[in-house]
Amino acid sequence: MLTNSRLVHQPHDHGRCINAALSRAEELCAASKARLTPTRKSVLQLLWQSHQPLGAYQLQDQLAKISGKSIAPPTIYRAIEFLLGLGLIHRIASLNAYIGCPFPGSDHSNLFMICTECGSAAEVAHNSLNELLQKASDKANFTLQSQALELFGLCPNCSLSAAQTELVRSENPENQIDD
Amino acid sequence: MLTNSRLVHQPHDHGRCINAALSRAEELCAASKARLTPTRKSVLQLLWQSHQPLGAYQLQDQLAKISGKSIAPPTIYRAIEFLLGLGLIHRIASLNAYIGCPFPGSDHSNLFMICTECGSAAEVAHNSLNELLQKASDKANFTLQSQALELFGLCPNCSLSAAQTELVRSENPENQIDD
DNA sequence: ATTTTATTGTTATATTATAACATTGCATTT
DNA sequence: AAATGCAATGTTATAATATAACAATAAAAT
Repeated sequence: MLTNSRLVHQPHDHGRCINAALSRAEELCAASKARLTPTRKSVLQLLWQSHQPLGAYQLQDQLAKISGKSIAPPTIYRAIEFLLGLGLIHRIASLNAYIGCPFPGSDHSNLFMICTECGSAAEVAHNSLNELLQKASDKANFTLQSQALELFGLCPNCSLSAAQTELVRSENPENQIDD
Repeated sequence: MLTNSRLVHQPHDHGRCINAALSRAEELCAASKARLTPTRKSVLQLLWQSHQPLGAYQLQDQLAKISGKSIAPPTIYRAIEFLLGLGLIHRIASLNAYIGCPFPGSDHSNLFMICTECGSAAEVAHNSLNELLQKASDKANFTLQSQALELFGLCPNCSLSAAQTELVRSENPENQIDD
């Protein structure tokens, strides 16, 4: 099982995440003779600014700030399309949002664990999950081509906060009206 | 494992699917003291017209035809919201579309197998899949709340067609230009 | 240098979804 | 049955997401 869960949920030098992602992108582009143009690079960088997925129009806003000029939606969507094509980013369908892929190139399913509290999204590549889905598909005579697997819930940090809040409440009955 | 795959992909008396779905809806509504109003019932019926998910605006068009008057989006979305709330239908995020749930009430994950060729969507409730996802969540300290699981590929029928087409092509080399 | 191709710019518009407020109709109590 | 309250729908407007179509430009290939 491959996951970036720890990096997503623990303090870390995020600059290294970004640099690593950009290096990999350069490599992948070189390998497939594709051009990582300034716009494309900026979009990729923006999607790596945090471990939270961003919508196309959030990207548009931020890109406009960076570049100082206004950018029309098609430009954003083209960059997104390019990066999706190379597997450098993923689309999270239920959020209409996009996020950098922590392990592009490696052949993996993309299961996301999305926090409904803080918005973070960790990616998990899970072999036995893949196998199970493949088996289920075979059994149903379904020729599996691709998949969108999105889990919603509380990330480790928000789970902890929630548990603590609950603890405090249960220990202070007078607080229970505060709900 | 619970699935409606056979019903989706084999000839059957679809009227019975619809009637069964409506009966279950009546029951569930009665149980939760909710009202299955004409609009809500029509939307549910439309989502059971076929085993292919429908978008909100497709529902709007069809509902307009049926009722003879034009219906505004909020009406559709309210009916959808109501039906989603009772678990009578599901939203398929990657298609922005909605489909009747073949086993509402039963506590199940909702894994969809969506055909990229004919648009059909079969639902599968898969216990070991659920367990696996729960385990993966636990391992990541992720408090699982809900999930959207969508597989894309070829349904049994379209798989068969594709295989036959491929067979014909390989047996008739002169046809290979036809691509 | 010229041609070709890929990329981006620009304008307009399609598609999906919701906010806000008015109106209607059902259901409960009196 | 009349009055009241609440749930459901109607109506208008608009937000949010995404793409089509064509023009202009920049990079690569010849």
